[in-house]
Amino acid sequence: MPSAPTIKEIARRLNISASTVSRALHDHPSIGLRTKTRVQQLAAELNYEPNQTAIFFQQRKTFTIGVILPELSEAFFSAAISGIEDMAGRHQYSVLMGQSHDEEEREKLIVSTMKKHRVDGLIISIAKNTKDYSHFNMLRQAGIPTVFFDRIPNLTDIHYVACDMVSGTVQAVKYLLGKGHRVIGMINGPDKLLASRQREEGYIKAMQKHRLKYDPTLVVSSDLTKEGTDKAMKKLLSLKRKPTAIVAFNDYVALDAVQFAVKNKYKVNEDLTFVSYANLPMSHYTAFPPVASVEQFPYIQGQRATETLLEILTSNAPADSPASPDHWKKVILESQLMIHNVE
Amino acid sequence: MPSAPTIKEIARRLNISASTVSRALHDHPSIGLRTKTRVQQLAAELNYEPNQTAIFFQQRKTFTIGVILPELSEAFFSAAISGIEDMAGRHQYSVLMGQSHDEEEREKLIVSTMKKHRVDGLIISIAKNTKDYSHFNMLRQAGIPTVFFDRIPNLTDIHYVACDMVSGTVQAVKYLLGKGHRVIGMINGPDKLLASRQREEGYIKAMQKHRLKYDPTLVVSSDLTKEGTDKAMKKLLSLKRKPTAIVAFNDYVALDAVQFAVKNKYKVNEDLTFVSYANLPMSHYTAFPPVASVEQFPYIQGQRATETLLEILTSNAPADSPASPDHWKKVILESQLMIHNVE
DNA sequence: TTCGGACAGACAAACGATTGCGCTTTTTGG
DNA sequence: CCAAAAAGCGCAATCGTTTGTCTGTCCGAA
Repeated sequence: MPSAPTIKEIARRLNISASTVSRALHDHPSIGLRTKTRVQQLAAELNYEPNQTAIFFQQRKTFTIGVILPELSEAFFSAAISGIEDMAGRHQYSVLMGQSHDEEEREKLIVSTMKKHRVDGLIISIAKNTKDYSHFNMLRQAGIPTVFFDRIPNLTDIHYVACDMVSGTVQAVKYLLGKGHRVIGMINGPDKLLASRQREEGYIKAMQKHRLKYDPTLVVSSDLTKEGTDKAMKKLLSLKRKPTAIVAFNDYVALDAVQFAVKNKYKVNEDLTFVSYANLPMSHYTAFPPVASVEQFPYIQGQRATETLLEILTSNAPADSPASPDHWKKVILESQLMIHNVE
Repeated sequence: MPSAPTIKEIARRLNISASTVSRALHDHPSIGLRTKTRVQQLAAELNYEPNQTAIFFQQRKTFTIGVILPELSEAFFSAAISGIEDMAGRHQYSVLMGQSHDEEEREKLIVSTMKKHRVDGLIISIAKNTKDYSHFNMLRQAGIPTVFFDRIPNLTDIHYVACDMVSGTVQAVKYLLGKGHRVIGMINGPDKLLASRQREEGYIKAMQKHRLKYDPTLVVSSDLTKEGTDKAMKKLLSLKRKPTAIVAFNDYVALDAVQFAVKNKYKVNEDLTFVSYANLPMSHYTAFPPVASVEQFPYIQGQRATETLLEILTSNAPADSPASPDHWKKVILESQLMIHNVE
């Protein structure tokens, strides 16, 4: 019933003007100490809280950042948003979030909702099959700064945070070479994915550094379904030079690949060793965990993306001033091989 | 530069009043067809979008629901928020989210932020150690409807959605009995947790239905750490009547328990069978997965919680009218045993 | 011809807070 | 003691939209 007390209410009770109350609450120098304390006391008594929606409206700022992710129930993204929220909260920003479920249409819808909500900025990891970038252009026109992360669109003039898979892959292959493996297979993802190209690049790099020649038949690709992975495994295991170790595109692929190997009577991690890329926090609890995996630090990526966005927001740049050469912030983290201490 | 076009701008260009434009855009009957189309056309041309912050302010409604969860990177909660966001989106509501990290202080802070943001309603799963409920009372005073889920405070006059563990536990124990087990152990959680009491209740119920006597020494409790679980296992395995099957409090506990069993040369799922409660989506990929687990449907819980909240919001009840007996909505889902087809 | 109503649209207040400017009162310095 | 500066506060506009009420016009019927 006693609907939230407003600044006017306080003004009325104290027989002063609303502007005075506002300034008093903000400790404005032009307000006398007497009235200042009177106001602040009454405000405390009434449990006054400024109506943020009014302020948002007036200030054209919502202290809210939007986050658009493909799928929250994927461990990678839930870790990422966890990092985003932590960092945002630390700077008194709130997080409005939406999941695209990897559908372009939903992604566009969410972008539009976020725009309507007047979020101050956006952090986006794009849907798998998003080909049309018109909604991102709308954002630019609307002057809403956007930072992409992990899954970034194929554009140059954008801010983004990503994790470079090359370094981690190099480490992974080196590790296997160090363990004596000479024939190392790789189950890669679809060629068009940047992530796939980086993995292959890392593979080749590591081989070259060890003065070993790169055998392309050892790198096969899976469409990431179980069937695709099975096919890939068949290919690898029917080679004359059969691999003694395999680098899998991710934990899901590794899981399927291991299963295939087991079915075909391979002794996993004895005659066939697996290394993977971390998606599942618990993958080292599995029956035959990869001996090592490349970590992509989703939580940290989320944090860095948020930091980047906040920098842009507080540098109150006039939205479109791509004049400066370092205008487009590109943060690249190095992936890192984590060796599991198998007991 | 051409900052977002407003209703005023349209009015100016068409030499009509802002109110007319507003009504025209809302297809109000008292506006002539001529002007209506003129307005709508110009609006489309200018790419006009209503300023939601202004509307939120004016309508005292934000079409935003707040979600407070302990930890987004826990699979259970990320599945839940996924359900929440899907259902909210379906009704044009946005989701503002925050994680308490199981800390009472952060929880209170987030509640206050959400209140400031004037969310229309809240969905909360409380932090583990929240003992003081004053922040929830503030919400009630502020007239913000709140639906609790899964982790609910010990209060009667609240809305909540939860999953009853009794039924699932009964099914689990029955299943084991059906498989011929007669001595069934249980590693339960801390006694004070409702979740623990429900599990014990289910255990007893199932025993009684099978006219078997309930042996309290077979139900031990763990503090959910690895050490606690090890201790619990020791207790169980040193009984004269040694259990041939164990119901573990959750997948994490099961993981630790299995590890303990393996170290002590038990043949898991042969001389010692495990059943658990689902937390980890991938737990059936583990080395010795539980033969069955009790599912708590986090995604559905999230959905139902959102539905419940939306009902309250649209029934535009005067916030505090606990007059009606069914005012406090209590939705209880049944947990369900999922039997893993071990190949 | 005149009156009652429909119909189309304009006016203005309101939502709650911020802020530039101007007005009074006090204080200060010469 | 007086002018000028400083201090303390009020006025009013503003942000963009909605909505109750009022005005004006035109038509048909009495």
